[in-house]
Amino acid sequence: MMKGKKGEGNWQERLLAWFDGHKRDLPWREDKPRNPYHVWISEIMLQQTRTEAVKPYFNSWMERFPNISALARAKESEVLHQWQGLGYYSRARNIHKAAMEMAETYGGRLPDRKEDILSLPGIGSYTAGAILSMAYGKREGAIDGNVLRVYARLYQVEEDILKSRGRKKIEALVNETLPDRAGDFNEALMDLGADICIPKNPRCSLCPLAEDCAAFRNGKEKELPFRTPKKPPKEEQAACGIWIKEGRVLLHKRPARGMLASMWEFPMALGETEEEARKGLEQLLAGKTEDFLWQYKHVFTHRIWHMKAYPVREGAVPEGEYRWFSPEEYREIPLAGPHARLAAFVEKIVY
DNA sequence: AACTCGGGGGT
DNA sequence: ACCCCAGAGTT
Repeated sequence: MMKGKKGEGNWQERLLAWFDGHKRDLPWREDKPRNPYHVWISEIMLQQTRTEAVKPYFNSWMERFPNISALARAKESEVLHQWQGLGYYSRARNIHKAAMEMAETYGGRLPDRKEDILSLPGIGSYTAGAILSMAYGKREGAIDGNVLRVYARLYQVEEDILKSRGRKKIEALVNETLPDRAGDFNEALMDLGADICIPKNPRCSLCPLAEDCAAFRNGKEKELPFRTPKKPPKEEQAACGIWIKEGRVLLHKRPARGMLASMWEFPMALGETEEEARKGLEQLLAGKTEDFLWQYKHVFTHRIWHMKAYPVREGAVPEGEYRWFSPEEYREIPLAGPHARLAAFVEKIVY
């Protein structure tokens, strides 16, 4: 094991000492001992999502669904509505499924056995480790993006940390170095990754582990961790129909699988070109459209929608999940990403 | 092993 | 304009 030149003990002890004085004050860290339900919900919300974005969602979530049984009793549409705007909506659907499973199988509680936790929908190796170590005090690692970055620098791991070779190397290092206070240790690595060992210009002058860091010693802290660049997003044209009848707009519920699953949208057709998309929309509604009134470029991580919204003149409601909504009604349902913006626009010009 | 799945803030 | 974040599930 690598030892630092100054300070007592190993780097794990130095990290924990730093954490005791610098830990972030976060809503889900308030209860002592930690509430497993709070740990679970916060960990799901934090998947691929920054803490600042999670805070308001976590607080309003706990007001709306204060415990597992309240969540298990809710309808999926209510859960999705509460999640609206956070992204990765399968997380919300999986939370709901898991809560119902806990109500049925585990007496309304979050289980504390690793196999049981891992079997729940939406909980993978990271989240299971986080729950076991933080909520139940077990000696388990929790390897997320922060931990990968910190270890890649500390031990100068040159492999792509998102591929299995690099991951396995770091998993082995975490298992070798994990101390008894695993819950605090895991959170300490995340706080270090969030405040000090940040992706771009790491603040090594403030880092309690600078003396222990191989990348810092070799001047490679800015080059690590290595990751292969992602491919550019696919661009699509999207034609949306604004069809209003007796003060209500026609909306469509997206399928239960795939992107923005089970959320509502304006009738929409995708295409390579603007004309193709618009033609698809007219075909879908068996009607005619007027010049577009609204446009918006919505950027997803792996997809870009160039959206235009056209007023619809007569037509036929397609088969499937279509319904008319007044503004009061569609404020209560989960709207699919950019369609919430379109809904706000429609409300402004029409009502 | 590669792909899918959102949205937002930092630089 | 990128980058990438307290990742998991599917193919």
